[in-house]
Parts: sequence; structure tokens; C-alpha cells
Amino acid sequence: MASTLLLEGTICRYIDDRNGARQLVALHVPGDFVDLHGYPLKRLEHDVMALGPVRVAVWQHETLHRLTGERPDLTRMLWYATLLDAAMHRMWIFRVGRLGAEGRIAHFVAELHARLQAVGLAGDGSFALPLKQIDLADACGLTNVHVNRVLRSLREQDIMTWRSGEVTIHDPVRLRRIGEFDPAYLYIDADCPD
Amino acid sequence: MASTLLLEGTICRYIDDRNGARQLVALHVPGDFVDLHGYPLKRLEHDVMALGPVRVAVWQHETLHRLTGERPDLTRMLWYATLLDAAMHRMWIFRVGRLGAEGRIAHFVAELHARLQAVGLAGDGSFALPLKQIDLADACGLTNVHVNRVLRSLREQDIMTWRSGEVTIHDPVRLRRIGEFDPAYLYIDADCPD
DNA sequence: CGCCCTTTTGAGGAAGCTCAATTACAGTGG
DNA sequence: CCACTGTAATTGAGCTTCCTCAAAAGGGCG
Repeated sequence: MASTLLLEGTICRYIDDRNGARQLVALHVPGDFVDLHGYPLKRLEHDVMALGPVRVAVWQHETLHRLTGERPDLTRMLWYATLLDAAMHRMWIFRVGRLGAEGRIAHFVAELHARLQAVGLAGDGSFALPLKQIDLADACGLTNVHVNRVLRSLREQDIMTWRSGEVTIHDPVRLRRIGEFDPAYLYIDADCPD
Repeated sequence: MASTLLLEGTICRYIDDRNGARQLVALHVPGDFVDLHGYPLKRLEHDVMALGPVRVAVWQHETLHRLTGERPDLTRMLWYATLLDAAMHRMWIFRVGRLGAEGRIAHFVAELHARLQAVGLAGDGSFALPLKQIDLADACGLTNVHVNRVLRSLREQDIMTWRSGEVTIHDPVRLRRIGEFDPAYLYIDADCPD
């Protein structure tokens, strides 16, 4: 048993329903410990998939067990990492539960922009993102058809452009307003434990 | 700073949007460590509210810090508890993102039944639940009006009855099927770490 | 009894879905 | 260089689900 630290590329986690409809529950960027929670939980109740080529570091659970046995400070940092994940889950619930289609997409893009910027992978207003429109639909609880229409609308309003593989934000202020995005939940400038 | 262990009653966590729309992101039953994640995170990015009277135990973060410094096994158990929470968040995303109104309510009720049963607070098919219809709406990303109609439909189909404060499940099999509910993500019979 | 909160019901409208067809585009082989 | 293929994006039309607004009906409690 092992857990995966993502070094390059993109990985998502998702739950499928019995009719094949897919719901993404997490999207990981370089620096994320994709399934660290698999160490205490022992088994995962969802699936993991790479979106394109990735480079990862693999941590054996034995190693993690030894480390957490010896280093309480390090344990708290690992714990903290999984809690950031949970905070993103919560905002994901809010996004899907309380925003309309345009807001969901705007919020999702704004979050990814903030996270990629935090690890130096996003320029001022544009970044690479290897998601197809259907992946975006599966993330936001929409259909690919509707996602397509909303993306067109956002493009026509000069707010953002989504080309498969590349996102450009033309008007970050309106994007954040439409998505009601406040990055506080990402704890980007917060201190880690210890 | 302190974290709260719920002993009796019900507590929810929620995020409000700027228009006052509310989205529940967690619902806690006795035995849950409501905001244990507040210890490593240091601050919470959402709100917490009791639904009716509660009895709680308060754990000072200093105490938790001392315990986690000395007892790696205990730390892993606490960590594990927060990861169960995250697993429920993930299923919550699925519920709101991929199920229709009837499915969301059925899934939500089925989860609560399973969790309350696990702590001995639910009989065979009925249990107390101090939620108003509007709380259920806020949990499921619906309006109170639509929740009311769906509840009537579920009642008329003899699947379940929701009276404010009391839920009765008449047909657990159909309830689970409608909600596509599989309790695996609750890790009810799983081993804790160590 | 009167008040407040919650539930219930009705009617009309908007958002997003389904089904279906068309277009764009990259890769592949001739 | 071009036809051929498969995947992804785009567009259209009609429909379902759920929302909004509004009002009525219960129900507990001072």
C-alpha cells in the first residue's frame, strides 16, 4: 500500500453512479498529496485517474507509519494537508449546491487559478489545464452540452476563454464575482502546524 | 482555542453565499468530533450551528497538542476521524452534483439512518432528526418548496415519512435504490488505525 | 384568541437536460 | 498532399425539473 504525491501533471478523483454518470470530487495539481488519506483510511471509496501524463512520488504506507510514529510535527503537517483537501471538498459542495451553472464554472476556474498560482504554475491570467469540457461538466454537476453553452457565454462576455488544455482569464474581477469566489478556504498564506 | 465533541443533539456546518442562500456541508450526530479540523487548520472557513439543544465536550487545542505530541497512535485515530468527515463530504458532492431531488433526499436520509444506527440512536426504521424542511433543502441544494413536494411524493409512494423531528423509513430497499446509497464510504465496520 | 413559524399547495417561468445532428480538429495511412 | 477516422466541440429544438412568487393552512405558545 502506498500514497501518491503529484509532481507534474493533473490527477482527479471521482465517484461514478450506477448509470455511468461521473462526479469529480477533487482535482489535483503538482504538490498535492493525492491520496494521502488512503494511509489512515486503508481503503478508498472512490476512484483516481490521471488527466494526461503525470510524474509522481510514491510513499509507502510503512514509511509513513514509521515517520508518523517518530515525528509528531511531521504528522500534523500531513494531517493538515488532508484537511486542506477537506476544505476544498466543502467549497465544492457549496459550488455545486448553491451556484448556477455560470457561477460553478467561474468558481471552479478561479480556484484552480489560485492554486496553480500558489505553486508557480499560472501566469497572470492564463494557465494550462488538461480538462475536456466533459470533465468540467463532471466537476460541476452539469452536462457537457450545457457547459459548452456557458463557456461560450463567458467568452462572449470577455470574462474568460476555455480552450481544451488552456484557460485564459480576461476579467478576474468579474470572474470572482460571478463565482462568489473568496480564496480564504485555500489557506494559501496560512501557517502549517508547528 | 478548542474543538467540540458532540455528545447529544445535532450540529450542522454550513457556508452562506452573499445572497443569504445557505449550503450545509456537514451534519453531526452524537459521537462526532464536530470541528476537530479546527485544531490543525487554526481557523475555520465555514460556520457551525446547533440544531436544537446539545451537550458537548470541549477539547482545548493545547490538550490536543500535548496528546498528539506524545501519542502517535492517538494522533492517527484523530486524523482518521477527520478523514471520515472528508469521505462524507465527497459523497455529499456526489449527492448534490449527480442525483435528482428525490435521490438527494433519499441518499441523505439513508446516510443519517446508517450513522445513527451505528451509534445506537436509530431503531429499525425510524429516528429523531431535528431538521426543518428548509434545513433539508439547504443540505440538498434545493428549495424548501421543492423539498416539500418531494417529501409528499416519497410519503405517497410509501417509502418514507418525514415529520419535523421524526423520520420513518417504510421501505429501506427502495429508499437506498432511489438514493443509490452504498454505506461503504462510512467505514462503519472498518478498523481504526493502530 | 392572536401571533409566529412551518408546512402545504397553486401557477407560471427559467435553467438546464436530452436527443440529434453538424462542425472542427488532430492523427494516420495512402 | 489528401482522404479517412475518431474524438471533442458546437448548435438546435423540445422538454423536464426545479425555481419563484404568492397565498393558504396548520400548530405551538403566550
